[in-house]
Amino acid sequence: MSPGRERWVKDLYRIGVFSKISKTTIKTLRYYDEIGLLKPAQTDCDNGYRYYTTDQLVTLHRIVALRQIGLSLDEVAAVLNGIQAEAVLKQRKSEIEARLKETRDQLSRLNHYILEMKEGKKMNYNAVVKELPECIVYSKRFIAPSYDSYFALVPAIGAEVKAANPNLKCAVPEYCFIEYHDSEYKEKNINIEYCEAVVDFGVATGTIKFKKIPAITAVSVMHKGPYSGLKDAYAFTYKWIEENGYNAAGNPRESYIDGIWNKEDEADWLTELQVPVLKK
Amino acid sequence: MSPGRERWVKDLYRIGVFSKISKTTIKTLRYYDEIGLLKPAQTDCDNGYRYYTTDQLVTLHRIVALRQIGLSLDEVAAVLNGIQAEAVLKQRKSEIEARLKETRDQLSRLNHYILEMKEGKKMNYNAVVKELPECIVYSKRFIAPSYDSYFALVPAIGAEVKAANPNLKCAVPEYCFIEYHDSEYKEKNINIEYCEAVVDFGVATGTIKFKKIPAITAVSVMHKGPYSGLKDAYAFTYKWIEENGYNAAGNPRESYIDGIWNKEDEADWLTELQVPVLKK
DNA sequence: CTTGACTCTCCTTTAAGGGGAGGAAATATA
DNA sequence: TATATTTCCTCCCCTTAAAGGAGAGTCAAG
Repeated sequence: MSPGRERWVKDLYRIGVFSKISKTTIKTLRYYDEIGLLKPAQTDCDNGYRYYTTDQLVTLHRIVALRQIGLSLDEVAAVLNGIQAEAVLKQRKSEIEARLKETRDQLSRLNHYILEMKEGKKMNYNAVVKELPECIVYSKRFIAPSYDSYFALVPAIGAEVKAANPNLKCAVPEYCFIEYHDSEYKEKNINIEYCEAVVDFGVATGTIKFKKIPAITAVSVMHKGPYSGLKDAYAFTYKWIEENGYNAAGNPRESYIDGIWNKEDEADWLTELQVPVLKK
Repeated sequence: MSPGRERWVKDLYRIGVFSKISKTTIKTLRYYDEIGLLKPAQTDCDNGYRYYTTDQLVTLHRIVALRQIGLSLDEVAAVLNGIQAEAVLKQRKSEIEARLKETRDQLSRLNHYILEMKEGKKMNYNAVVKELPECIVYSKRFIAPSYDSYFALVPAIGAEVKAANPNLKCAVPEYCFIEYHDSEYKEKNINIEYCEAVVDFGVATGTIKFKKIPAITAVSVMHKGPYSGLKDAYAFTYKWIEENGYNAAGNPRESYIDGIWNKEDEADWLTELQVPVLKK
C-alpha cells in the first residue's frame, strides 16, 4: 500500500514504535507486561526485547477504552477475560456515582469556603461532617429560665446521679452536652436536656433517666471563646447546612470540651456544636 | 462540670483518647505528626508518648474540614499556614471542576457501554478519545467512482511521489489514511483525500501536495475485518459521539493498519476510524 | 507481681506508573 | 568496518495518605 513500507517477518513492532502507534508510553507497556495485562507477541530470550503485533494493538485499544470508562486495571483484566463483566461494571457504576456525589460536595464546600474567606472574616469556623457513635447517657430535662443560668444547675445533677449510682463511671473520653428541644431560638424558658455519656446504664432517679442514644451523622463546628459568641457559630452552621445540600435532622447539641471548670479565661473555652443532618 | 472528671496536669490527652475525641485514627495522628502537619503539644522524650491538648483538637478540626473540601495534605498545610491560601484554593477549585467533568464523562461512557452490552452485541467496538499529533503528509484528492475502486489507485500515487522524491521517507510508525470530504454518505463518486505521513516536506507534483496537518482530538475506533463491515463501525462511532457529549468536528479518517498488502485473509484486516471531535 | 491495655518504632503494602542509573544491543553515520 | 547515536533492558526509588502488622516497651489495676 505505501511506497516505502519495509517488510520484515510478520509485522513485529518494537516497543518504541508500538508505543507511538498506540499512543501509550513505554513505561505503561512494560507495566502492563509485568502485571500480565498485555503481553507482547514475543519476547527475545537473549536481550529481553519486546515485540508487538497489531493483535496487541486491538487489545490495548480495548484496555484504553475501559480505562477511560474509569475501571481499574484489575477490573479491566476481569472484563477482558469475560469474568463477571456485568457485575464489575455495575459495581464500578455505583462507585462512579458515589464519586460524582462526593466531588459535587467538595465543590460546594470549597465554594462556600472561598465565599466565607472573601467576606473578610478570618474563617473563625470550619464545618466537618462526622459520625457520632451510639452511646449511653444519663439525662435530665428541664426548663432553664435563661441562657446563662443553667450552668449553675449542673453540679446538682452530678451530685444526684452520684448519690443514686456511687460507682457510675463516665465514658472516656468524656462526652457532656446539652440538647436544645425548642424548635426556635429562645432567650428565656429554654427547653433543655443535659446529657453525659457513661459506660453503662445506672439507676434512674426521679428526674434523671438513662438511655441509649443512637449513632447519627452530624455537622460539627468548634467554637472557641465565651458562650456569648455561640450564636455566630450557630448561624454559620445552619448556613453551611443550607448551602451544602444537607437538612438539619434533629435538635442541636452543644458539647462542652473546655469551660469554667478547667480554664479560667473565657477566651479559652471550647465548645463543639453538633447538628444532626441528612444529605438532601 | 462533670461528677467524675479526672483532673491531671493541664488536660493532656494520650493518643488513644484524643483519637476518640477527634474521631481520627491513631495511625492518622501519628502520620500527621510525622509529616509535621499536626504535632502533639508534647512528646515524652523517654518513651515517645504523644500528648495532645484541645488546641490540637481545634487545629485537627480545621484539617479535617479542609480534607473534606478535597485538599491534599500539602495544600492543607499551606492553607493552615496562610501561605497563598487563595491561590491554593483557586487551583483546587479548577481541579475539582475538572474531576467533576471527568467523572461525568466516565459515567456517560460506562452507561453507553453497559447499554451496548445488553443489546446482545458482543462489544465489537470500543471508542477511545485520543490526541493525534501534528504531522506532515503528502496527499492527493480525487473523486473515486465507487467505494472499492480506489485501492487500485494507491500504488500509482506511491509511484508518482517516489518519482518526484526519490529519497522521501515515510514516517515511523506509518500513518496512512483516507479522509472523506463528503458531508453525507455516498456510494458513488466519493470525494476522497489519500494521505500518508512523511518525515519532511517534499516536491509537489501536479496532483500531489505536501502539507502539515495540525494536531486534533479524535474518537478512535478499531475495525477488524473486511471493509464491508466499516459502516457498522461508523454507525457505532457517531452514536458514541452523540451519546457521550461530543460533537464531530471534521471529516472522518480511515487509517489503514493491516490490509491486503500484508494479510491475505480479509478477516485479519485492521482499520482505525478517527473522527475529530470537540467536547460539547 | 502480673496481666491486660496501651503505645512506641519500624517495615511493608496499596495504584499506576514516572524518573533515572547503568549497561547492552541495534541502528545510523563516516 | 569503526564509531556514534538511539533504543532497549532491568533494577531501584518516588509519588498519596494512610492501613496492617511485628516486636518491644510502658502504664494502670487487681
